[in-house]
Amino acid sequence: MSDPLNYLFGALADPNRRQVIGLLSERGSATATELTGELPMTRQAVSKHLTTLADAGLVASARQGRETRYTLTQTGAEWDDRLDALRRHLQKRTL
Amino acid sequence: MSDPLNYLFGALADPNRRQVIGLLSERGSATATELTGELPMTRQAVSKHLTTLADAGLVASARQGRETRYTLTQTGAEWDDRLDALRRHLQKRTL
DNA sequence: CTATAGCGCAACTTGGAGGTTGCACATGAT
DNA sequence: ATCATGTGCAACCTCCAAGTTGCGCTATAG
Repeated sequence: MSDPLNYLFGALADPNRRQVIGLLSERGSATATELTGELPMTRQAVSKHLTTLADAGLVASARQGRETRYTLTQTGAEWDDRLDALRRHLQKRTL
Repeated sequence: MSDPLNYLFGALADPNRRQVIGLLSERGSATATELTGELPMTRQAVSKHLTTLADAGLVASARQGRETRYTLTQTGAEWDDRLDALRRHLQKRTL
């Protein structure tokens, strides 16, 4: 059994994945193809990131019809806030 | 310029590095060779991890004499606490 | 002054993460 | 029934992080 913190921090370590969290926070929900428009990579790459985020418990998927919509979980939303706070916090320390 | 969050989460993503944080929290300070006794790897590997933690601002190094002692920074100590809190938090969600 | 303990640097190997392409499957529209 | 849209799966490539080994430098001990 692997430490859940591995999944969590591993997921948060990638800047593209953090951006996905931000986008999901803005939009409420999105599909992989929608997010592809905002990111410099293919749909499959986005899809992999979403899977990684889901494994970490930050994102939930729900297939309706022929599309799969992703939303932030409670934990994911909390981390979206914490990321902003952390950025500001680290800004101050670097000044 | 790379996002400081990359360094931070990248550093925290490795379980060995989190263990190093815990060990430094227990001991107050330690050298790379001392920590090697507690970890399943060579001194150079431990040294690399300490450098990574230092780059993330979690650890500080101070060479005195022929040994280099490492200590947690303020940020590092805060994260040591948060890691425990996060483990407990994720435990509950998994039950 | 010599020996030894501690450290840093550099080269090398390897496994996995991030990304791409290609194809097959399912669902909604015409 | 057909065509288009959205997705998932699998193979492949590339690059870097994690770890090792080997060597050389510095500093304390004898």
